[in-house]
Amino acid sequence: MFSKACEYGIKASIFIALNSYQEKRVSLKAIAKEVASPEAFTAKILQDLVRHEIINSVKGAHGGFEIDKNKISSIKLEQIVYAIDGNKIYSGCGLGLEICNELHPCPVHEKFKSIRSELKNMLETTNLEELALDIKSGISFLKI
Amino acid sequence: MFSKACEYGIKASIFIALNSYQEKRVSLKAIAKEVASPEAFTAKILQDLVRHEIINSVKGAHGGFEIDKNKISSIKLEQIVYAIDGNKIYSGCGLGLEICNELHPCPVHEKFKSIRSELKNMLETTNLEELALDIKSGISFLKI
DNA sequence: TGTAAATAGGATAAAATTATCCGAAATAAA
DNA sequence: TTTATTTCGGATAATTTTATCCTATTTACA
Ligand code: FES
Ligand code: FES
Repeated sequence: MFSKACEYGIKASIFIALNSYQEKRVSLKAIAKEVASPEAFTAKILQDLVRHEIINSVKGAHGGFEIDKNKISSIKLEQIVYAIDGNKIYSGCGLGLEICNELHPCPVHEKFKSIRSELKNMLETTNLEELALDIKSGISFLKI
Repeated sequence: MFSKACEYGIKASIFIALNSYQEKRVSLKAIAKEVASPEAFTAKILQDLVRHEIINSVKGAHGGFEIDKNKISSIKLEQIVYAIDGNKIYSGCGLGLEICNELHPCPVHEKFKSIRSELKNMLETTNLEELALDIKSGISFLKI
């Protein structure tokens, strides 16, 4: 469904958010360990998120990644997925036609459309805050 | 969402079904042309579907692919997807945890689960016959 | 019986995704 | 000012997915 890059990016963002609530900046190393992702690959993904202004990075000693505390509840999963995987998830045709189009639909267009739009809706209405809180309270987990 | 292999496999199956209603066997070449897929790659996918007994192949001159007319309406998309992509689509964790599990859920488990089960339900209730009929009546298209 | 038309299947190649490595740049603290 | 720490960014490698090529096998038909 999502690419590995996107999976890592989402989990990393949640972990950063969690720490940002406590004013703690987290290092790449800590993030990769916590979400069980390859360090160097994770670095690339975080750079992407920084460029898209979803997370913030600070270079040098005592540097690391953080998210503006006031922004956390307004950051939607959709923004993270879009920054990493683009919009192909909810704009592309399920059977690979060049464009998904009502006027020239593929055989599964109608059925696919509704699932895709639910996915889109889910991503657009889920924010980082709620996901971070579930981790904090031990309801959900980032690895294994 | 689906792999390219799966997309080609679904479209090829629809085209074969369509022709099987008219007792017409179709060649690899005709299939690849009709669904705009690479010929040799499509051959591998069709072999997979043959091994899974979803379609039937006949070697030699006047050979080709066909589907038992009486089976078409009972072949579900799910069988084709499973034959080609396995069951990772609806059993895997959306964020890549080793297993998707209520007892050890990832942060998006609850939200992801419902979308995934709708996808599963859609694949399990959609059969080749209805898809083939939509192509026949010009409601939907297999390429471009 | 021979030949042309097909699928089967193994080997290989190309492309995309995932992953690693290393030096440069920035920053805090000694 | 030097050093340790940390992100940045380019180059490269490994793996997976997608795609191609070539030969063997099967079959219809002249
Ligand atoms: S045309 Fe295929 S999903 Fe819309
Ligand atoms: S544990 Fe991640 S989707 Fe179920």
